[in-house]
Amino acid sequence: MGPTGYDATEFPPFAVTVDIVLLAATDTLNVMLIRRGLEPFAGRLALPGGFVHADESIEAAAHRELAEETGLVAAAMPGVHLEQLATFGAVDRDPRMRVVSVAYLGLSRSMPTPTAGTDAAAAEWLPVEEATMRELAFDHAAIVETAVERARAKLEYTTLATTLAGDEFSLGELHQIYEAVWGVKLDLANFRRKVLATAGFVEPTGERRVSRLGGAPATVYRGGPGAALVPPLARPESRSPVAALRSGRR
Amino acid sequence: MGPTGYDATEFPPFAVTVDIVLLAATDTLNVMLIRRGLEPFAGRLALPGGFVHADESIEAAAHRELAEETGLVAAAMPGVHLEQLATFGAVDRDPRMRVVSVAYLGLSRSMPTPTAGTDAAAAEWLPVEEATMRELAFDHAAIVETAVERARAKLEYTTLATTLAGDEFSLGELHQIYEAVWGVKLDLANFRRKVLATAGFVEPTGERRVSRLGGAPATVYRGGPGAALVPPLARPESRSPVAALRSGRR
DNA sequence: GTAATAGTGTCTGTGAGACACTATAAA
DNA sequence: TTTATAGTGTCTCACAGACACTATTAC
Repeated sequence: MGPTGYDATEFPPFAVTVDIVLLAATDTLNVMLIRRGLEPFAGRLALPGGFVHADESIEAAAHRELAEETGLVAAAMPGVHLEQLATFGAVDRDPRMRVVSVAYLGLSRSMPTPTAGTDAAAAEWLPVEEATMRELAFDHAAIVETAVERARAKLEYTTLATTLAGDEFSLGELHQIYEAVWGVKLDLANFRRKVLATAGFVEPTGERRVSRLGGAPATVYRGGPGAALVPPLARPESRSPVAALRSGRR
Repeated sequence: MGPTGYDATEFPPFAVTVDIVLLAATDTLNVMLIRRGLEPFAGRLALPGGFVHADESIEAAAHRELAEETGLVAAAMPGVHLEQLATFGAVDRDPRMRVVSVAYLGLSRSMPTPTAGTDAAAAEWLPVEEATMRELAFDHAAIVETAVERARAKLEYTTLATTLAGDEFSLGELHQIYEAVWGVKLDLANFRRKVLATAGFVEPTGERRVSRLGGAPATVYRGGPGAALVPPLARPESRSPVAALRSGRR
């Protein structure tokens, strides 16, 4: 706001919306999209979202939209995360009127079935590689790309993956989340060592659990008290190309 | 926006503003603040900012406000950087009306004198440590903290510092920017090695330059083609406390 | 001379990646 | 048995931090 105050009657009115990029880390990384019924961009895929109400914060609007479309309650459910991504405010991004959209990044371990009613029938899950190749409505393609990069980066330097993993998880499950979100294969042995060596990342519950398709019983962990990963868990692509060349494959 | 369109006449009107957190990396990290003349928060320090016009993008509004207050043109001048930070939209963040503010992070190598006119007379530069201890207007204290953390993080994994350093710079100057923004001392020898070993970070112009207070002539560099620092240049604080304990001081 | 900056050399410890290996369970 | 998962051991290379050292300039 201006430093000296202003005439409250003299400001251009804006519509403020939230758009939700809900990503699900199953085997691969998927994004929830909705097929538009009306112009503009009728028939195109778009992000779910809606207006911010006059009496709710932007944050609250994002949580409400997420719950309305999917039933997910980011604040209360394990395995769900919601955070602000960025704000998109080009003059002509919506041909009908001046709309400023605050995009949110949602992350979920599973792909919840879109809630019945509203536009849920037109909702679908798409792998992010496919989604970014489609022509999405408005500037939603750019928003999805921003969201995917943010999600991948956050797994490097925060404990976000333990939030996704839920209340209790094995290191194998945590490993699987990293592989899904990053879209790469990670050596499980090195992954384990790194995770266990990072203070505050995970802590054992003391229990063990058998898996569904054979294999030794896994130690069960829960998320640790830390929020930041120090040092970060780097993506393989993040390594210097020079260093990668020098060390080579063996 | 909503997936199925909406009645353009039925939406709650918002005022949309931009707030600029302009940080200057001189010897230390400073932030530009303006003393408010009017209620609310009269007499308090606040961030410079203003309304987004009906016919300009949010991005354009941020650039305009920055230029109006300081004369800095982020797009055209070396040594200046401007990027979106986050959007603040609590219901009661402005007691007068519903205002959504998109905060921008500005970074400058110097502390430009605030432009004459408007509220420039009330503008002042403060070290960020001092600023975060003062009680700022609105939610501006939180915005400043977010901005400082973003700036520090960005120096780790992007070549932003070369943008701040300007068209031509010595490694000593680049080193000084890192020390100012991070607020730590860095071993110059290790810093040089790391910078020169990172592909795309800096490239020599072929010239040398003498410094003002003695010392050998320095090789002149310009910013390289890279945008991301791979691997990142980590802050000393980012090191694992465990590792730091183990290695210790010698 | 001193002070200040530029730049090189070298040692050490940590940790990431590669990969071989054992153990335990289901089918 | 095979297959899948859990978990350990170990080697190597890269790199960050510590710090000693030389070189070149202004004063």
